[in-house]
Amino acid sequence: MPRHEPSAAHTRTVVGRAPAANTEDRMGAFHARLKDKGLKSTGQRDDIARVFFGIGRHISAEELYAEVKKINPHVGYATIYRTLRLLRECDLLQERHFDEGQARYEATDERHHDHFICERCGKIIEFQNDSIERLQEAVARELKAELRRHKMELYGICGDCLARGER
Amino acid sequence: MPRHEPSAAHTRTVVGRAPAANTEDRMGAFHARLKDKGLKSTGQRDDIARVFFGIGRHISAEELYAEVKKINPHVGYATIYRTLRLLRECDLLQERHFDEGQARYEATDERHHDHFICERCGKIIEFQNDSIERLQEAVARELKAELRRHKMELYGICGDCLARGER
DNA sequence: CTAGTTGCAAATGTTTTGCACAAAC
DNA sequence: GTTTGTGCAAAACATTTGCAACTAG
Repeated sequence: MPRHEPSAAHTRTVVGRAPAANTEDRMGAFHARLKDKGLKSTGQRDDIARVFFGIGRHISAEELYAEVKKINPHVGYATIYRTLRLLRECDLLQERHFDEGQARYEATDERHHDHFICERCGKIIEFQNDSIERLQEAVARELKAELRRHKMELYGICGDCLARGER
Repeated sequence: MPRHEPSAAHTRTVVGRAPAANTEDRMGAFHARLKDKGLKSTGQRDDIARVFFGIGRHISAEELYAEVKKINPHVGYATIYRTLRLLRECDLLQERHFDEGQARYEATDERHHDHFICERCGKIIEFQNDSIERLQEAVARELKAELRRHKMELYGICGDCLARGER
């Protein structure tokens, strides 16, 4: 559930996440995109995609592999990676590289957002701040450059960890 | 040479780079930090650090290895990586992970800055925008979180490539 | 039937490490 | 003379790929 917080002049930060399209809607979109591309729907692809859409956010390939194994022990790592790439090519997922060795994946959201990553508990909080987005465009204009995309990640200690008082 | 560009209300973007501390100053700092830590100065460390400080910015380990080989063909890859880590531990370099497989390294600058990366020519432009920094702090406050560091990279087509008109 | 898909194992690319030898302090 | 550093080759790690067998359309 998104929630608005009052904030400093000209700033509005939205924290949280709109109710996501449900898993079956996304599965339908996946099947449609596959058909468009002349590719096949298979049991493995369905299992992987359904687990991915159902499980939520910021999952790693390793975690996804473990989850998929529970319902279909036969799938291999290669198929996980190939299906993740396919979902990306269908614009149904986004790949993120936070400060770890491995990539994390999230279902594409209608809304663009950036991330706050807690360095203590690892929690990833999504937020949206239009003022920052506008300033990024302004920077690009000053460079006479064309801005296509950006990456912004804030790292620190989340409110819960601070409240828990563990230093 | 830093240069100021006029910009939209409340925004000031600084592009470019202050005259860097010179190589010998940085070498002196390196030797001092090594002594503090009870570590040794060696020919290899000096060769690697001097090449790194002299060569400028955003170099990869591979490029640094090639450059160092020119003046000291005997050094190994492992020593490059070990010296890069050491320089990081001495706060004399920063490691960056842009959208490539390999890390890039830059000498620590007195000024914090972020990067614009041209997706066509690969050029990396540094900039500084205090308004964005303030808004990042504001986001953290709204999350009741403590902001420790951030990563912001803008990707697009740089002014030179646009002017060159290649689409 | 046939193009597309899978699992496995092997390859990849970057970075790290174990270890015997060498060099600083 | 210890302690720390080095080079090499091998390991680690996340991800990709070749290939023969398989399966959806």
